[in-house]
Amino acid sequence: MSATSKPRYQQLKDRIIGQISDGELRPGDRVSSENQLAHSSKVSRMTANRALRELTDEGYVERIAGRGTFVLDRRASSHVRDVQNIADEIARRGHQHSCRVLRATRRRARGELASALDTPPGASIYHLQLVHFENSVPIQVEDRDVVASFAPACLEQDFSRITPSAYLTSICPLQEAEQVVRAELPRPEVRDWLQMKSQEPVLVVLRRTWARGRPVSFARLQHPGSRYELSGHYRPNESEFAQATDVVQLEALSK
Amino acid sequence: MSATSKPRYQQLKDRIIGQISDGELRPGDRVSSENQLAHSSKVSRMTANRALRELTDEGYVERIAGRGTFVLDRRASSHVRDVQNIADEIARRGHQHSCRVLRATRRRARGELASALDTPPGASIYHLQLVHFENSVPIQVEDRDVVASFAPACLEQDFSRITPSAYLTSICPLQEAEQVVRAELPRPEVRDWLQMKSQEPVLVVLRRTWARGRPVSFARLQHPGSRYELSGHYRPNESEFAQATDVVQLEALSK
DNA sequence: GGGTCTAACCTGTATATACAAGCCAACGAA
DNA sequence: TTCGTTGGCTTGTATATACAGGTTAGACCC
Repeated sequence: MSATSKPRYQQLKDRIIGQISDGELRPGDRVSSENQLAHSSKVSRMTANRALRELTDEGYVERIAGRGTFVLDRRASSHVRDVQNIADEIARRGHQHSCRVLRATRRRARGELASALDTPPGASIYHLQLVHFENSVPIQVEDRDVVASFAPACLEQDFSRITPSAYLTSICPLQEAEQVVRAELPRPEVRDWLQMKSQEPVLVVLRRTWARGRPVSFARLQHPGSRYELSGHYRPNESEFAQATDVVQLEALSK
Repeated sequence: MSATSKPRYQQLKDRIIGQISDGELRPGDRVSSENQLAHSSKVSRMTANRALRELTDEGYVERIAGRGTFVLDRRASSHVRDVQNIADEIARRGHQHSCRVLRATRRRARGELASALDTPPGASIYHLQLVHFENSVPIQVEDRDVVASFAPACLEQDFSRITPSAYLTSICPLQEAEQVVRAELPRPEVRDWLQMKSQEPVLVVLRRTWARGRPVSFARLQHPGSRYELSGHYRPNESEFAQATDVVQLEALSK
């Protein structure tokens, strides 16, 4: 409730983050100076300074004394929901997300899948297969099984508009996640979907998510090793989960 | 005094972090109030406020309006240490750890390494290269740079008995870790050391660790993709980070 | 033209001041 | 005793002001 409204520096931060997400401010763009923000937002320069300084700490912008404040291409902060939803990650980098649905079918749980999702053999499972694009470059093949009883309307969703993980969290907040990261060589069709050179490895994330105390989804996420990495920052108290980042810039820099 | 001394809020942060590291301030203890710090450190309250606020963001302390500032319990440091030390991981699996030292030399920081370790160019850096074995099977190539001023006796250690990360934590508990996970193809010599088939990818972990508020070590850890994976488990409250596991058992199960 | 200098920006830090709101112990009235 | 008030501490935010030091464009001089 906004009985007491948010602090002004936070409002300013939110506005700038919104502009970055909307594409109004693109990576490399210059953000208004402290004095301009102070004037246009009717706050003091110190308040604008705090907003921009915190955005710097959170990895949204870079500040260069004497020149100005510039939108960064990647974001260092992280939360589980960021990891969950690749569309959010991409938006936060100021890039364009798109998606192609390869498959959306129903099948019956059996064997390892049934035990992984803790369902009786023969239970209904929705199987989704999608390719996610960042600025039209393929960045992830998502292979996901969803417990049908948890998300009955799953197959009716338009997953080119809302990602599976966003849809799942819209049903019920995820309570737990379990994941394994591996390096593998991709199967040929995956390599083609991701437009990878031969012999280039994929970074695979196997992730099982829980809601209402039961496993609801098992995902196998494959990323091209040369264009994607997982980063994380850990502090003893508040340890944070890995976050995905593309590494295109790093490759460009290393040349 | 250095040419341009550190900002006062940073000096204050450093002093408090030091007191926490030394045990002078223990978890749960109350830190002096902003007004007390301002008076005792001869700074304004706003400067003390900034120092304490940043320490909050960095997870060192917790602040409660009306009550005060309290040192947080960094109990999860054991988690970071677990991830740090491959010998512990292997022991936990009931396996035998051994290690071969390939290189232990001194070199000078420059370029990216100097900035990653936040040292002036030309500062002394120890460079270690080791292969770790689990039950005589090579499982990790460790390539580590250590800030010499943090661990002066580094090169005298017998790293076949104590791993570099165990040695570093024995000097001072690690407070922070930052890591990136990638899938790559190994260089030929790494492939040989790890006894990998050709075309098999490596799972690479780049990890920078912090102690006493400064980066002290940068490690590049390479693991055979077919024998190693990173697993993690996340719960909303008590989030825990990745743990390494070998995947021999998993492979056996999948047959 | 080519080099230099300066003025006008920018960020970064530091301070004094102000007010709001949370917390708690001490005090006093019922 | 018990309840409520109050005063003094705390953090949290917001502002105006000041100065230091980086950057750049354009004026200026040779």
